[in-house]
Amino acid sequence: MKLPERTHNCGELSSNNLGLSVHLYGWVHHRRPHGGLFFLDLRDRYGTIQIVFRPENKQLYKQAEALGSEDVIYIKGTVVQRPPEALNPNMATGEIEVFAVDMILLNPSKVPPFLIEDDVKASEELRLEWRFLDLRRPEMQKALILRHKITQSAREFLNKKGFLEIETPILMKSTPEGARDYLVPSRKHKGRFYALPQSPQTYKQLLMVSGFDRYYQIARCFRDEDLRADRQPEFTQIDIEMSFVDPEQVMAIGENLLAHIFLKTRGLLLKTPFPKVDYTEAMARYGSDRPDLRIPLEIQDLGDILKNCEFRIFKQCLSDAGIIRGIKIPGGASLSRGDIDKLTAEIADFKAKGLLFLKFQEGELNSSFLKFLTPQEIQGIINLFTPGEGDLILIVADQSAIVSNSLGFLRTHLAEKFNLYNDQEFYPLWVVNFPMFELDPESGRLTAAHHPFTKPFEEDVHLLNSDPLKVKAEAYDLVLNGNEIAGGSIRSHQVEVQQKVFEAIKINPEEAQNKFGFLLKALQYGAPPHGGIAFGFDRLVMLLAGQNSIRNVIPFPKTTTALSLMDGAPTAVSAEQLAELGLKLCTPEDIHEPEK
RNA sequence: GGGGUCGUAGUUCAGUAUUUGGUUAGAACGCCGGCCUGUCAAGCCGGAGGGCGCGAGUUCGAGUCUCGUCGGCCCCGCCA
Repeated sequence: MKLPERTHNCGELSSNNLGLSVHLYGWVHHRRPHGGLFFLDLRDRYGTIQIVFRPENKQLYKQAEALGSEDVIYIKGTVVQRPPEALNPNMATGEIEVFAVDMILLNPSKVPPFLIEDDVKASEELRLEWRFLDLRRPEMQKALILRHKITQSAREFLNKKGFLEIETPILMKSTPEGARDYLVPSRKHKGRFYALPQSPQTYKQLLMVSGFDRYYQIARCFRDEDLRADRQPEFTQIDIEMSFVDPEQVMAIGENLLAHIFLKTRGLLLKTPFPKVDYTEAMARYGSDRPDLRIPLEIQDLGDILKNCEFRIFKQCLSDAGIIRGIKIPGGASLSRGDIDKLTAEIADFKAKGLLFLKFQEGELNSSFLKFLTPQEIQGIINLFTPGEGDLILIVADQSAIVSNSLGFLRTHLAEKFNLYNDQEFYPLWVVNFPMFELDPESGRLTAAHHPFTKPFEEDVHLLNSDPLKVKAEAYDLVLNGNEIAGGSIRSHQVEVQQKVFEAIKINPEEAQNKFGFLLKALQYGAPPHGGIAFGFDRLVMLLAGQNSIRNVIPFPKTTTALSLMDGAPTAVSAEQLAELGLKLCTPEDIHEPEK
């Protein structure tokens, strides 16, 4: 069948096109039969338009009445003005309709498992199983269109700044530092494996050594770790690397890129330069290395006020090198004892032993432990927090990390619960001066806080052996509304420094040579000073789309158990496939097919 | 690896808690049939459709109790 050429889409016709004969294609959205008149909303990715069938053309009318939801049809018709009483101001094409003169049913649809509508009632599970239908929903189409626009505006910005878009391998060498690798068996070299990149980190550094100076890539990355609302096993980064730069220059590119994207895709103006906050300060004031600055609450330190306090909990905490901090929750005094017990249970997740609270009600401070404090100490607390009527002060006394995590959680959790901020705003900031290393509390091992290629501050290099936890790194994170949306660093371009870092995290020279020999070699052949940044693209799209999960801006995402409900991946493979790869499963009884 | 929560018609949910387990499991939307010439979540009338994720167990009797298991979502760990 030869299809008549589509003259218009379903979203572009208006009263400027009255009288026009049009050829339309689309999906049957809603149907409203009236016995004499039949209305049909035709939908495509551009919009919806009302088609009218009149009973005079009996055959066409009968054909139209037989249509079902989501059938794909062709309509030939004339654009006509709607009667004044039948205008629909809620519809972009609501002033007109198309009077049908011909129709072809191109492909009927089975009754869909759920209705294609924005206010979707189907569960996410069902939506994922029927993703190709879910993606027909205007909301999902908008999200993917926005995603496209963000990609294009990023390319536009970076191209203009002289960056080259260069692809790097998807099949690469496994370097099991950091996240767990996805492995790909090699057929030609049985018993050996490629890995999918956790990020193109080493490749982009090598491109700098090759002299490409300014590189970017919209890069797919793979990490075999547990999933969350903002974490998928495969995700996309806008990956950037530059030569001959310091952190300031990379951050300038990063924030100008973000501002460009915001302006081009949402028409929003972000004020640059973004504020910079020290890692230590962010942890102290907001209890997080990715603070949500929409929330106007800050954590206060009580160490000074309580340094001589006789109250056992405080005294013990300080003598164990712990810290005491608190946060004021305006209006929080309405929380019941039970509510606060629940909060205490929640921060037990962070190993907090307890949660102390004071309520300011009827002009005075009430708390179970005030009797253990001196009048000066109580006055100190009042001066520090200046509580108003109905406010609540929450205090955690514990080891530093526990206090920060707990109060950071309470800050965001309660700000949301009490509606203490405008969630429509965007507050970007840089978190800088990260520590180079952190201690893994389980193994007691030192690991790179960012990654081992990050350059330590030159003045700290001498501490790499003696006191590595004091070493700061030339790393920076870009944080937006409590989400880490980009992170980067200046890299070690001198092989000696790089080797010292490997030593500090207990990768001996031989091991370093095995794993990263190619990079160490490259550093010795005229590697320019370089650094870069990578944006978590899915999170960025999520924020700009006003979504709360990256699954809603990824066309075919996995569930939190890393299953693809639509196609059932991962699945078992045949014995032949395994044999060809030289693989043998050792526990076949443990292998399950997903239930259908 | 751990914690929480959910799983009942095609879909979304009610029913599960000491009114302490009890005869044919309900509603709405969708679907099917009929009526209806201006609706746009069209309307009106009628109908079909599930045995309660799966598997054991307790009991005269289980959607309701117990154990296990699978799956969705949120969180901790993990994510250099």
